[in-house]
Parts: sequence; C-alpha cells; structure tokens
Amino acid sequence: MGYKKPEKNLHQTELETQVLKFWDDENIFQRSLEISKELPRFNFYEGPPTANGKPGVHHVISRTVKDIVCRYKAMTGHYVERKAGWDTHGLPVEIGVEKELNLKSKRDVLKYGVEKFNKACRESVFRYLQDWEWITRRIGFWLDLDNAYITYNPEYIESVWWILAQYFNKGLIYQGYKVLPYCPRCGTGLSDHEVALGYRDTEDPSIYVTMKITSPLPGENEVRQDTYFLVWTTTPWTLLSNVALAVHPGYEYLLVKYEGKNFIIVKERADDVLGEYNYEVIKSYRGTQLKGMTYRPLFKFSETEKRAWFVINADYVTTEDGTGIVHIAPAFGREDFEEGERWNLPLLQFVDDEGLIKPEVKPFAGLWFKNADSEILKDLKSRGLLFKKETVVHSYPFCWRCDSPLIQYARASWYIQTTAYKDEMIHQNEKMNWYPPQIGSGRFGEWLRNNIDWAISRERFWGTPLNIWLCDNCEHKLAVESFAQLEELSGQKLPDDFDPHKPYVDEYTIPCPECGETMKRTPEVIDCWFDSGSMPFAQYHYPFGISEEEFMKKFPADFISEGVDQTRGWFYTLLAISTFVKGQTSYKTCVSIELVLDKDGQKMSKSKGNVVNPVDVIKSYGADPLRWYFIITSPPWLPTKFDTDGIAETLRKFFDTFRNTYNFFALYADIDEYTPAPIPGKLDNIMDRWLVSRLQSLITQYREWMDDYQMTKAAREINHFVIEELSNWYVRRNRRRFWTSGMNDDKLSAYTVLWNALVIVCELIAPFAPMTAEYFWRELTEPIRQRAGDSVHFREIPMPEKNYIDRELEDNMEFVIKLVELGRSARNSAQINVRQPLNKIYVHCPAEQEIIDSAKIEHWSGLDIVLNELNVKSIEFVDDASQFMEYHAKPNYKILGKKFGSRMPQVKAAIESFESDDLKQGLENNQWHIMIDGEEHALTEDELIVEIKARHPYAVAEDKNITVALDTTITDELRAEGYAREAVNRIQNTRKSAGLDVTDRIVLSLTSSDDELLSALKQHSESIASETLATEIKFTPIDEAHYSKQWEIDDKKLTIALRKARK
RNA sequence: GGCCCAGUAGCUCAGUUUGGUUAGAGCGCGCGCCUGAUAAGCGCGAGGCCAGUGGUUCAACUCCACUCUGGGCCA
Repeated sequence: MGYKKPEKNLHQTELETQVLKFWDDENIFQRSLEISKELPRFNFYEGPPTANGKPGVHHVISRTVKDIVCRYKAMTGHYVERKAGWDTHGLPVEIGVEKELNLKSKRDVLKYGVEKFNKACRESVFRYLQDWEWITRRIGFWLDLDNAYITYNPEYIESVWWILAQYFNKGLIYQGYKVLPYCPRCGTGLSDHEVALGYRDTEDPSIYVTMKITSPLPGENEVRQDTYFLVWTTTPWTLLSNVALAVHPGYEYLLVKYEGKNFIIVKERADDVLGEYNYEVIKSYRGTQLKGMTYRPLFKFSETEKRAWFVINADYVTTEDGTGIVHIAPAFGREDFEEGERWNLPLLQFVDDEGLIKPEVKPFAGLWFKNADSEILKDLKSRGLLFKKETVVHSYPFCWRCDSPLIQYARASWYIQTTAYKDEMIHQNEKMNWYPPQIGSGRFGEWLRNNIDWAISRERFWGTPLNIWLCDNCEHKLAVESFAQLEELSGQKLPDDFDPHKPYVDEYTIPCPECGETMKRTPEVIDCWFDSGSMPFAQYHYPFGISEEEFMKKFPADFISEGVDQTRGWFYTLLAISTFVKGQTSYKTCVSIELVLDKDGQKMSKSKGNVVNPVDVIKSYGADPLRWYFIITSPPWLPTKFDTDGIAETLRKFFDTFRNTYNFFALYADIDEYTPAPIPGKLDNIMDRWLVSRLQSLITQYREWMDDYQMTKAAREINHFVIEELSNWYVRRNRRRFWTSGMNDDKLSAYTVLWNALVIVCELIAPFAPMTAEYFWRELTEPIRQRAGDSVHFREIPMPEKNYIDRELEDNMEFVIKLVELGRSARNSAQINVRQPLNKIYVHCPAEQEIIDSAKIEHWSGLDIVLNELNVKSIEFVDDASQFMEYHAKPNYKILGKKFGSRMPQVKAAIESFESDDLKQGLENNQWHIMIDGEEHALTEDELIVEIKARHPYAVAEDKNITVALDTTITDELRAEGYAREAVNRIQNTRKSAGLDVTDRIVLSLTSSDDELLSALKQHSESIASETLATEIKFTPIDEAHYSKQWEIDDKKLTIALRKARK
C-alpha cells in the first residue's frame, strides 16, 4: 500500500464530494459520537433557523463557526451532541402563506378557515428544507438532522406550555396594554420588520394649536388671562385623545407676548415658530418648573377616572421641530403610552380597531381617522385654537399589504413580568463569556438594564397557542401545563394524534372550578421567540420526556453562536426563560456573528442585487476554502467584506500550497515505500529539529487560541506555518535529502519529520477545513490504517510535546532566514545571481540588540544553511565592521526618556553628533559621555542604539540592526565553479526537455569552442556527473546521442548532448 | 437623538492592551531571478499626513476630547 500519486487535476470540489461520500458510506459522524460517548460533555445548542427561505452566505459563516468549535471540542476529548432544530412558527410564515393564498387580511384568513390556513403554514415551513440540508451537509457541518427538534411538534409545544404554566402559577403572567404599529384595515399589529417595509415620504398637516393654561404660572398666584401652551402635531386626529403635555425638564421655556396673547414655547424654537422679531419675552422657566401646570383640553367627550390635562416632564422631548411641548395621547404612541404609565394618565381611545372614530365623539363619529383631520382643524379654527397650519413632508409607515397608513395603537396583550427578575438576569449575564466582550457588557447588558415586560401574545393563528383558559363568568384564569392536565381538567379524552394548534385546541373547554361556568382558551398564540427561547427544555421534552438528572447533564450549553441580531432575540429569550426556570443562564459562552457585507462594505440586499449565493461559491471553489476564508479574513464578530476573489486567493495560497507539499512527499515516499513512524527522541538534522520545534510551538499556540475561541488567530498561525515554514523553508531546503537514491538514516528522518508535520497540520485544520483535512490525512495514514483509525475526526488534537521545543533554535533559525533574505537582497543589488559562488559574507549585529546570541551562533552548525542558500564559502561575524561600514548612534528613547525627560532633544543631538570612530571606541570600552546643560553624563551601552551603514565596494543589505556585507570579488576559481553550476542547470533543463525520468541515468557530452568554459567543466566534472545522474561525461561529440541542445553561458556557447545510459 | 464596532499601502488585514529605534504581511502593480514541488517559488521597487482637529507628554498609529466617513443596534 503506497501513497496515492498526486492527483494534479483533482479539483477541490471533487475532493470534498469524495470525502462527503466517504463520511456517509462509513457513518463517520455517528461513529465519532459513539466513540466519545463516555467523555466529558461539551454542550452545544443549535439556534433554530426557519426553513421557509433559502440559506444565504451569512448562514454559512455562522454554521462554520459552530462546526469549528464543536469539532475542536470533539477533538480535544469531549462528547459533543449536535442536535439540529427548526423554528416553524410565527408571523413571517403566516405572511408567506397569506401571499401565496392571496389573503389580504386577518378577516380573509378567518373566511378561508383557520384549519386550512394552519395546514398550509405547516406545509410551507419546510419548503426549503432540502436547500438547508444540502448546504449543511455540503459545507461539512456535522449536525444531527435526523433528531432535530421542531417547534411545532406536540411534545415541543407541551414543554412550552409547561414553562408558561410555571410563569402563570407564580403570578408572572398578566394582561395589559401594549402600543404597537397597527393596520386598522387589516385588523392586525405589524412586526418591526413589516413596518420597515412600508416607510415612504408623505405629506401631512403640521399644525400648531393653543391650549389655555388654567393654573398660575410658576411664582405667581393667579391664572393669567389669554395665556396658552403652544403645541405642535402632525396627527391632528390624536388630539381627540390628548391627556397631557410633555416638556423637557432641562430646557429653557419662554413666556412671550405675541399679537396680544401670551404663549409658552421652548426658547430654541421661538424664532422659527413666531418669527425672530415678532414676540417679546416676558419671563423664562426651566421645564421642571412647568411640571404639574394644568390646561383646558381641546376636546372633552367623557369624564376620566384618572387625573388628566396637566404638564409632565419627559427626556425625549427635542427642539428639532415643534415647540418643545409635546402632546401626549397614550393610546397612540409608544412613548406616550410609557409616559401614561409613569404619570398614571388615563387612556382615551377614540378610534376603534377598524380605524373609525368612536360614536361617543359626536362631531366626528364614524369618520375614518385620517379623514377626521380636516374636520378637527375646522373645528379648532372656529374656536380660535388653531395657531398655525402648514404641511410637512416626512417619512411615515404604511401597511405593506394594503397601503393604509399605520397607527400606533394600544391593544390588550398578555405579558410575562420579566422585570420581576431582571436583576437576576443581569447577574447571570455577568457570568457569561461573550465574543466580542462589548456585546455582553454593552448591547446586551444595556438591553437587560432597560428590561421591560415581555409581551408574549399575538392575535394570530400559526403559533403555539397560549395555554390560558378564561372563565366567561367570573374572570377566573388558569394555565394548563400538560396535555394530560388538559384531558383531566376538560374531562375530554385527547386523541392519540392530538394537535395542540388552533383551531383544534380551542375545542377544549374547562368547567370553571370557581363558578362552574365554562372556561375557554384565550384566543391568542404566543410570540415565536418564546418557542426558540424554550429550546434547552423543549428539545428534550422537559420535564415529561427526560429525567432531571439526565437533563442537567445537557444543561446549560457551554457554547452557542448566532448572528448579532439575535441579541434581543434568541440570546435574550434563552436567558429570560432559563433564568426563570433554572435560576441560571442556559449558555456559558456566546460567539456573536456580525453581518456579511458585499465587497464594497455594503449590506447585501435583494434590491441592490449584491446578494451572493453560497451554492455558486461552493460549486466553483469548494466549501473548505470558503470556510477558511471566512475565518481567516476577520474574526466572525467583525463585519466580513465578502469577496469571491479572496476565496480564489485562499484556495491558491493555502490549499494549493498544502496540496503541493503533500504531493512532494507522496511522490518520493511512494518510490521509497516509506512507512510512517513517530518522531524519534533524537534528531540529528538541524532542519528536522527546527521544524519539529516549530510544529510543537504551533500546537501550543493553536490550543491557546482555540481554547479562547480565537479561531481567526489560530487559523492565521497555521496559514503562516504551512506556507512559509513548512513549504517555503523546510521542504524547499530539504529537497535534496529526498532525491538521493536508496534509504538512509538521514532520509528516513526527513520523511518522518515531514510525514508527522503533514499529519499534524491535517489534525489542526480538521475543525476548519474538515474535508480537506480528512482527504490528506487518510492518504498519509493509508499504510497504517489499522493503527491510525478511519478518520482524522476520530483523532485527538495532539498535546504539545514541550521537550521538542527549542526556543533558541527557533530564534536562531529566524535569524538565519533573515540573513538569507539580506544576502539575497545584497546579491540582487550587486547583480550577481545565486549560481555564481562567492567567497564571503560579513555579518554585523550588535548582540545586545538581537534575539540571538551572536557569540554562540558563530559556531552554530545551522549557519551552513546560510552558506548553502546564498552560495557563499564562508561567513564571518564582525564586531568592527568599519572597513565596510560606518557607525551612527541614536538614543534609546525608552531608557533615556525616563532619565532625561524634557531634555531629550538635547540628548538626541549630542548622541547623533558622535563620530564613527568615537562610537567604535565606545563599543570597545563601553564608555560614552555627553554634555547636557554643561553637565557631563556617562552613557552605557544599552542607552544608545548603534547603527551601521555600508561603505563601498561591498554589497550590503540591512534590516533593523542586522547588516550583511557580501564580498563580491569573483576569482577565476569561483568563476569556474559558477560555470559548472550553470552547466548543471542547463543539463537538467536538457534532461527535462528530452523527456527523461527523474531517476534515469545518462551518458553526457559537453562540447564548447570556449576553452575557459571547457576547462571549468572538466575541473568540476565529478560534481556535474553526480548532480545530473551522468554515468559518464565526454567532452567530445557523441554519435549515439538521443538528444542535443545548444546553450549559452555568459556568451559562451555550450552544446549538451545526452542519451540514456544502459543499466 | 443615544449607544456599539470599524477607519493603517490600490485591495484585505496585523500592530494599539503596556506610548519609545526605521508602522508590517498577503494580494495586486512594475522590474528582475529561479525552474526535477512547476497552473508553483524567490528577490527588488513603487505605494502610508496610521480618517481629521485639538489636547496630554521629552515622545502619540497607540492615551483623552471633539469631528467626519462606513456599518450595526436602539429611539
């Protein structure tokens, strides 16, 4: 069994589908769960998506993050159950179905029939299930789709009922009013996202009305005559329901005289509203002073139980428009409503739920609310209360279905009193681990601090029915906590296939335990967010289908991750429900995921046409490159600018490089029939020791990042290691070791090191690129299948073996790489190519500044790499580089800054004025002096930074404080050697174009008219022969040549002829 | 109007926690090199008022304040 020959044309997508098929055929996911069953649990909760729309790229990133974390935990000794879930209820589902069935309103739905309607909803929910399952599977997200929880299942609903009943029984569910955007024609409230669909510019009246003040002004004893509040509104019809006026407590309000009357208005708006020179200021007040003043209502159609028509203070009052005095109608505005609660104002609702003015408002009764505006204005004008009428164009929401203007409307609603345990939620939040942290402390924490009771009821059809039964007669209420209890209380047997949805559940009535009359279920369904927030419990049918002990093993989640838009959604509902039920949060760590934007940083939207379909991307580049790209580009909690060119680059840079490295290994390992072995305790080759040390350091870093959910940092480490260190340095530097024929200890060591590096990289990238990792890991472990196991995903991510880590070696190698880079740079500037050997390079680096110990490195065997890589004969470290360098000094700010403070500019000047020779002497004696303000100061070596600069004729390159000088003298001897190397290069090219195999031996003929060239080649014929696998070199033409070619070296003609040698 | 995130090379991003020597990388671009891992690889170069203004400091990409731009959340 060898290693599979590199499949050059195996496309990434083909590789992935092969692996996916393997996983299916061999049940790899299931088996990975089975073998880890006894390990400590790592609990993951899947936030349920709704499958009535197609998955987009943002779903891919969030599923990728979930998969990475779960796989990493599974590969570090945990049992990770991954139960899928589907969110199936809610208004978006209903709207989708209404559209399909061409139903225009709630009344239409009722006409159509709730039973049929809900059936249609149920069927629509999984319309795109296949797309979801396809993409989940295709991106390699291991999720247990077969045992998914589904929010419409009776068991699920029963658990939700149980939770609601707990709330109810503790007295935390009550009925109250809620102001919400409402379409009077459709007879339904609208969700925020629906409202957002219908904003458009419209023209409305902008009117100023006067309200007569009926209490003395601050500091006065009597009511002033003809004194009014000036009030502004764009919705005259709401004036019918006015109960108060609001002023900002901190603003300055003026009492002004204007055309014989007195008005109160905020200072900033007086000029705009009244005209700059038209009024006279009498007095001014703070908003707080006005609080409690009374006024005569514009309209009075009924008595109110609560006190009304007085001035309140509210912080949200602005001076952007209007008069700084805001009219309050609690039935028709969210803020108004809240103020109404705060100030205990009456709720006057003179518009019915079909948008018509109620009968008790005699002059306007029966008018469509919008049409009432003009009638109201007429009336006010006739009474002299209309100060000014204009029109304004502003953005106003309309119903996206029927185009009626929406109104803010107070409706009866059921609430959960979450404010009762708000402090506990805040306390739980402090214990949670958020990525990024500012979500927890900021957005989420802020949300919790401003917590208001949760309006959970919806006057809709397709949802979990609210399990509260009401008595018509005595107002007794009760919550049913299970199907069994419903059976018991109602005295009716439930069918085996009982469906708790509307309309079936409404057939069950309960005799009232208080008065014996009939109790009926309240008609509402619940907010579908309550469904998903209940999932820690309901997914296991808690408390009916699971024991307490078993449940507590699966609770709470160690980790969840969803889009940041879930902050007020799922993240909140999970916390709210579990804090109530279990007194603790249901998730310890939450990774929130930011938006995926298009490549220009714009939000993806259908109207902009910049939506990227993940399926297309996966089909052309593969899923693993997409996953890798998402993670490596930026942390998931920062917005990702999505650019398919970036994925192409990822594929080319990382995936192709890794594959190339594998191919290189496989090519030779197959020839040599290498059998994998663990890394031996002792490694002779310095490159081997280095790579193994780097590998172990990588594992250390990787584990640290991954344990801290820093996936991006971990992936970037691997990326760098694979491309720069493994491929570009280790493999490139060690190719020769693999070329030698036969097996020896050195070669075996190289194989073992490379094999282990490849295998470990596979293991490290397995969470990120699970298919690619699987493919190459299986290829690499093919010869030891029994021992290795069937899948990389059954493996444990290795623990770092610290005894292999050699920090000094890593530093030294880094230094060597630096020297090589500088040497190449110097060669480049001298225009001498690498095949021309040179005698010497000089290196200068002040030891105290450098990471390495130059005194020690001078004798370090790794320096051979520099010689080899740069093709020079020797290297010399020089302290005194004055023959080719000059010294300059700079202050070490960090140290001297503390010592000299504000005198630093003088210090700088003094130090920079040092002459090269002074510095050189200083280096030897470690003695410098500078004069500052006539005072002499001694400096130590570490207080200044000595730099050097090149002198002619050396080729010099420097970086930071390392300087490399290349002796560019080319002796005859060096030139001859250069010719030999050029010849080898040409011969290899000739071999290749002759179509010879890498291992073929040849008979070679080299002829040239140039004596210098010829003698150089003769002189080096032995090495040329061994490099080119020539059994024989002739310097005369050969007749039997299979192939010959003309070349030029340095303008000297060379003819190369060759044929395969007989064995 | 309030809050959060981001703004560093043409593009994508490091660096900012703890102020200190010459702000880095990849891609792209230009020039050159290499060629038995080859739809690769290497080197060099151009390209930065580190969004702006003010402040603190001997010293600010880094700390503070304000402003601008983009994105998000809330109202």
